[in-house]
Amino acid sequence: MEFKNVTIQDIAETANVSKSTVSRVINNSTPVAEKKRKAVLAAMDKLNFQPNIFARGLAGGQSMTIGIVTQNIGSPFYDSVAQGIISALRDSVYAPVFVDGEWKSEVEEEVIGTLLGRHVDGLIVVGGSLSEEKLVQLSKQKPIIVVARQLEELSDQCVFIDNFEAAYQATRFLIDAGHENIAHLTGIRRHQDATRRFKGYCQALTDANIELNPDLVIEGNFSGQSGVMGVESLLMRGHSFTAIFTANDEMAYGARLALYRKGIRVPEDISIIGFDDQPNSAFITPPLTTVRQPALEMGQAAAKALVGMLAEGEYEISPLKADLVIRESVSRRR
Amino acid sequence: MEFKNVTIQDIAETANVSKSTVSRVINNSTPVAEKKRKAVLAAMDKLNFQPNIFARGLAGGQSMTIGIVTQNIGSPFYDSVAQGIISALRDSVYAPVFVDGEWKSEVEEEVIGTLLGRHVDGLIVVGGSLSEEKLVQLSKQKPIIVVARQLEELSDQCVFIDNFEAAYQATRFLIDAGHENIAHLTGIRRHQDATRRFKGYCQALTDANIELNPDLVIEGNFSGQSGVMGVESLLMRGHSFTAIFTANDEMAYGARLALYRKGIRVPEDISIIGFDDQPNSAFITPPLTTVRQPALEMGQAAAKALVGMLAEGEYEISPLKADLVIRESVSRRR
DNA sequence: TTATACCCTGAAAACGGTTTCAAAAAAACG
DNA sequence: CGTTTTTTTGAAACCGTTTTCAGGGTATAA
Repeated sequence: MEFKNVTIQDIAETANVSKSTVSRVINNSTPVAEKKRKAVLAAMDKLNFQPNIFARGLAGGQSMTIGIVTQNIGSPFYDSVAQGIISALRDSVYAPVFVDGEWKSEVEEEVIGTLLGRHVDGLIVVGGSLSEEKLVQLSKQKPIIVVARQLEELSDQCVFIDNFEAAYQATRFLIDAGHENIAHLTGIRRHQDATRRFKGYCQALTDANIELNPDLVIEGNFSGQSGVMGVESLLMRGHSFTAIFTANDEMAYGARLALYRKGIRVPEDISIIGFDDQPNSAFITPPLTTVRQPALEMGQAAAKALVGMLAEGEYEISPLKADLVIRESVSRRR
Repeated sequence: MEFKNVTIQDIAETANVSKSTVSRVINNSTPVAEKKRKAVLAAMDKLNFQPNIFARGLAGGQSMTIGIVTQNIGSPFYDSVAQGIISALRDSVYAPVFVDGEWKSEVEEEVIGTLLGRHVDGLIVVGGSLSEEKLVQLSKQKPIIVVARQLEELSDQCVFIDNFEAAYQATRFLIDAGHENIAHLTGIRRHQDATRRFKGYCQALTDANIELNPDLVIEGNFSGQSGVMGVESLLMRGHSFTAIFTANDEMAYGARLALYRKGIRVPEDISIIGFDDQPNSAFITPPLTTVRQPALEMGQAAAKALVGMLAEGEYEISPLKADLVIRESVSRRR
């Protein structure tokens, strides 16, 4: 599966040129006479040359490695992003090193440190809670792409969808279906996504001349458990409502379960709409109406952008958007 | 966040010794006089020395990197394993490089090649379909741990749970609850796990003097969709059954959905038991009774074993076992 | 006291590339 | 055809470690 090491020197000898020339054709750094170039290429092919990554790195070249900072791997959304990154990187020359920031800025800073210590050529930061300031500073040191976060100063290096807009659409969908008393189970407050989704919800209500009822808004933490607790306290408070918009799908599952326990039917009695469209959402009962975030595509877009940055200095991030996927958890009211 | 590079030479000068001595204290390779040792340590601390990983690698040392071959990232089970690996590696000196084998042996071979090209110090292969033979051969080249697969010749380097036994227990649970006509939705045939689970199911039936009815066994592919299709064909075939054992949780979700669509109640009319206990399973309706695979722990065990192998040449894999988690999707019969 | 080990230590040689520098070759010019 | 300019090329230095090798000390033995 692997051979003894063929070095640049071996190539040089086989092709009857100097090491320097070989290096030049490999990197296309300096023009080389066509004849020699061919000879080198042939030799490389014949001996099955693979450059030693350490030597390259040492000599001030690239590490051919990119660092990925994820949070809380194990959450479906972030997993899909990771998968997108890995797949897009497979046919590049870069390999991904993963570290976990655990949604804690200190941890995040530390793991970024180890990445930097490994001389990664670039960074992809997925979510996280590191301050914008630090991220900006970091971006001056290394090429960086930020996924699932929207930074003022670095907006052209961010891959994200418009959470405000998406939440607005979701809420709007409920309103259009005749719902007026719409509860919202939020995500963790300090997550940017959560607050944006909350704002979208508020705005949709306002635009429809529905007054926001604070009692119908419950703070959760993106977990299934917080979904069941959210519904339980909603029910306890006694305000009537006919629909729930949750900040992610897992909370929607929890909400659905809590309702099930009380014998409340979905969607006949209460409608639910989630956010993310994780794979399971099509298979729960009833299949969940939700907002699809193109997680895989976001990962791919990020990876491609970074590779572009690294290779050419040019890159482009194709705009991605969330869209509503309508299944069976929302009923028309009246 | 990062400084100019402090080299071993700087340390040497500060501590008034030679580079060689510094290297020796770093690696503990040769005894060094206590006084000098202290001086070096102090200097390293003062200058905040971080060894250059490329130089180390080049000089024939370690790359301090371990390669992880996963399959089909995005499946909850494999994601959790990956998470376990990452977390266990965080407080080691190694960083993980991930590649995806896509459950195709050619792809797997290729990506292992790139890992080898990067001189990883060790390998963790999670699942996959590479032949046992190749894996064994690989294990002679590099330290390797295999997760979620059971290899004859390498059994002491494998982290896995007893799928046969676990499936036996699950089926047994159904039998004990009074079920006799028990259907099984299998996973992909060529996956070792799938066939072991199938065999466990068969054995439990046999031991209970229940004849295996081939019409109640349907081949699926681990996806939710195959779960719904499985139940649909089961229903079409017309043989009555009162319980279903699916090869994983996602198929259980699918099965449950198909039943829901037909107006068949779970668990009153038909019971379901899954396999994996992915996080969502506690929140579907009804909460799913299933076999819990300690995925996270498996990842951690693998990482720790590999680190042990690398560091000391010694390692130990603590035995992990699956266990039944009883929730609400199985009813007592009669 | 001198010879014999043994333990520490520094100098120097790898490791396999990239890059600088100056020389050689080729091309352009007068 | 000689001179100048430009393009190609090889030699050598360098990147930051580890490791080999041999020399210097010190302690032990004779």
